[in-house]
Amino acid sequence: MFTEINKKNLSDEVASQIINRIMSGALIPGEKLPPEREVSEKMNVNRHTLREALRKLESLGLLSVRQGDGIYIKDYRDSGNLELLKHILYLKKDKTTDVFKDILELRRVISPEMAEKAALKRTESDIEAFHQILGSDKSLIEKDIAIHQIIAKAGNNILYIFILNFFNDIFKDFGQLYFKIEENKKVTAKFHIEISKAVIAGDAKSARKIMNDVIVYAEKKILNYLENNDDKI
Amino acid sequence: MFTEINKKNLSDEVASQIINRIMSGALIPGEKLPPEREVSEKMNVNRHTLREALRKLESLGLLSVRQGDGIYIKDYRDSGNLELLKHILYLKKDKTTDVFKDILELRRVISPEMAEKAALKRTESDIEAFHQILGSDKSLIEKDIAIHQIIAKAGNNILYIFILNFFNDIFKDFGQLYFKIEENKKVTAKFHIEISKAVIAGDAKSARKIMNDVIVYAEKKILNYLENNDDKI
DNA sequence: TATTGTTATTGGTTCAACCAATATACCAAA
DNA sequence: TTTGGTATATTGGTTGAACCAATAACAATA
Repeated sequence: MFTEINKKNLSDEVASQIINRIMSGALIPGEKLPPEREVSEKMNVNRHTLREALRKLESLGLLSVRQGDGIYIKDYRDSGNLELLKHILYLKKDKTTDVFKDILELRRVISPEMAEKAALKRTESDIEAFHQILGSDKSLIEKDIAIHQIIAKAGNNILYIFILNFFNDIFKDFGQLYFKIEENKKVTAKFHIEISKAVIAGDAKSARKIMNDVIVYAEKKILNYLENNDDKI
Repeated sequence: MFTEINKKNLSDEVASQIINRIMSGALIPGEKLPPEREVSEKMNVNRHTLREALRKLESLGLLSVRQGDGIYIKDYRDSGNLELLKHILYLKKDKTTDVFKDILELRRVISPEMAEKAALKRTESDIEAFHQILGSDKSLIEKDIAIHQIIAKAGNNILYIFILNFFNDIFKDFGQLYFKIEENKKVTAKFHIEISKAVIAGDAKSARKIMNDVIVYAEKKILNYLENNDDKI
């Protein structure tokens, strides 16, 4: 099928280039960058364009900018955030498998917790949301995202929602592959029914187990794919 | 004592103002903002200044900007990230307690996991790092941050490191208060010794329990402070 | 030596102009 | 009527130059 073309601003390209320099170690933490005027000239972009890139890098925790002083590289291990990880995934293809493993591991820790909390805290509107999505004619992948979102929301912890956004962002390209496999589709459809039932019933222990099982299942499939680097998930 | 002055760029102030409008519901997801030229004129700042603010808001997942089209408010529940939470904490004082509770809850889930993993994966250089920081003459609060960082690093999952950065960022102002109390200092000093020993020994079960205990202890103290809103932690 | 004032450097902001992508309205061909 | 093209207006993207404001570096002074 057709896949969206990824257009980029000049400032995003500038940002990517600098991220690469930092992640590859060409720019060392503590190091001072040349003045904006000089950097922009060397990169052959306008100073404003560079500045927009710098703002982005600042919010990724990669550098700090001080008026009258200069631009300093920060140690991303001290100040980096999850957003940065997305960029690492896109820019450093060789790290993809390692980072994916880390993300899957975190997901295995958090998702069951989310499900348990959802069963304990769900409200009438959450239950209504489950019924609505299960009865809808949306695609399996859309349903899957929706179900997880309802669970995160029902858990009533805003961090769960944001972390789920992160997972969704990371795995959105993967979903296509994963849901091509018939077995995975069956497992997922069954999961939707069971987790909904458990959360609606307020059965926290079951909700945790059901979530854990499906996460472990998917993790195994994804890891298998990553290690063999073929089209099977 | 004197407390650091929080200087802000104009563009950061512009960003804050827009974040407030979005979080307060004055700007609805899907809504289209007026053209940059118009917004900048109304806010009485230059278009470039506004644009730098927009870049920041974009990376927070609050809006999307499309050349030739316009600026659209996104639903932060679908696209917000943890960075956004920091801004919410600073800008929406009334939500502080709620968000703190959520953060503490997540920390209670993740930190013991980090400690367990650290005990399983620690290397010689991690052990060396423990000895070095324990033998140093740094302040208790500095040691505490360092110990947690060593544990996150030893766990060998880059997400642990970034999530710890997030926690540190959130609690950095709180540390001052927490470490004023004599009992908390004693508990923390004991924790440093015990967790180091467990991780170094590779005793994953103990490491998890030790971390869990201290996290639960601190959480109780902090919640107590938040609910009574006095200076005791 | 320590303090203070001066100057240079550097990021922050503004202004004005033009480029490029998108939407819109309209038209022509099938 | 529908489809595809074309012209135009709208809107974000980029550039250049100038000036403001904070900081650092240095010189002058006590």
